[in-house]
Amino acid sequence: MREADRPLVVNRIVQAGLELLEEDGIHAITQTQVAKRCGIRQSHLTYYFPKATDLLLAVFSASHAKALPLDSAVHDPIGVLRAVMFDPTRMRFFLKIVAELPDDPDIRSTVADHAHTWAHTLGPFFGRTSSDPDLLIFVDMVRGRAIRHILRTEGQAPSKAELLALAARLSLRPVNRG
Amino acid sequence: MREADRPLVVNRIVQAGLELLEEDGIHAITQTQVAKRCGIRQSHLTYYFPKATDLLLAVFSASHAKALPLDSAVHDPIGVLRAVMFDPTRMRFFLKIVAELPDDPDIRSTVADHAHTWAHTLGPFFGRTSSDPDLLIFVDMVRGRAIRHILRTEGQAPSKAELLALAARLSLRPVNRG
DNA sequence: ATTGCATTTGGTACTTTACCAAGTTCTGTT
DNA sequence: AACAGAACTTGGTAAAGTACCAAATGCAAT
Repeated sequence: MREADRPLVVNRIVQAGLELLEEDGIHAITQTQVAKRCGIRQSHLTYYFPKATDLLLAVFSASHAKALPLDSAVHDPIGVLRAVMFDPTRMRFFLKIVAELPDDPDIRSTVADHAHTWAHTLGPFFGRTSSDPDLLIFVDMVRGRAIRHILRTEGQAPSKAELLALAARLSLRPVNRG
Repeated sequence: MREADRPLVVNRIVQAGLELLEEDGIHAITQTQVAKRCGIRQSHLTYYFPKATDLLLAVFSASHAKALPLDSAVHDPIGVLRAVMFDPTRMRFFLKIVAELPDDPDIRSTVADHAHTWAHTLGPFFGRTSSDPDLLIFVDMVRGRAIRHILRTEGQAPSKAELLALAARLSLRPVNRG
């Protein structure tokens, strides 16, 4: 179902989920609370999102899309990567979804595709093709680093310069784009 | 409370949690099911583990300890790392805990310490001090890679050789120990 | 014996999810 | 317009789970 074809109520549902996510965190994204916020019945929510995970996934997708405005991602991919990966709420959300992911391969590849989006965004920046495995390793590295960040919130998130230094460890260096 | 000082019930509780984890996965670790398995009341469980996360954390700790029998970890740290990180059940468990971690700094540092355990295990193997930041980066990298593994279960987990190759990207090379 | 503490029970209020059966609204067709 | 069928919406419910609380029990030191 393309976004444009979706019933309005689905958009309202996802929007409510986004708001709850930003205001109260992951735990607020429940059928009960989302339904209350957009004025429909909880049972109606399971009509569009039969499993609780389906709703989570939809909100996650929307959140991801919102965080990746294409122009800024192209202009400053490291900045966007940093903003998305080291936002604890967003990262926790991602981890929760990965942790609870049902075995359905469709659902899994939906999330996996989001991961590959990074390779497409970073490829041109580092002068690599988006299938370059080093890009995936770099993303792995940053994700792992972000988890460490969640565990030790006292410290600052790595700066863009530090992230570039990490990339350099894998011989990934920004190319001059003019 | 040291493990030795713990009431026997607590050991039984954690043990039941471990069994459920291995048999039915993360979702089985609930007060209700654990209580049923070790023949106590659910309300009694909240006496020892006031929050549901506390129980999760205890089972996670036990599971981690069980997976790191010291001798084999020293003898073959990469093998142990591989076994622990690329076991989907275990990794999901870890991610779930990180995702749901309450803000209590004590609890967070408990989990963070488990991460640092890896640095201590890997340090001698790579001829580095356990505070060497490269070790942490390597662990980050492997963790990130493991997440990717969860998302694409078709593929095999990286072999030990591949993990060593990853380490080499960070100039981490095993030292000869004789 | 009694006091104080840890343990254990039983009960309850609340939240969340996944159903279902029954309505209602919308749509295209005749 | 009238109809049939699909899409949508409601209300209700059963099951599982969490976090409380008040009361009972056991146990140890005074």
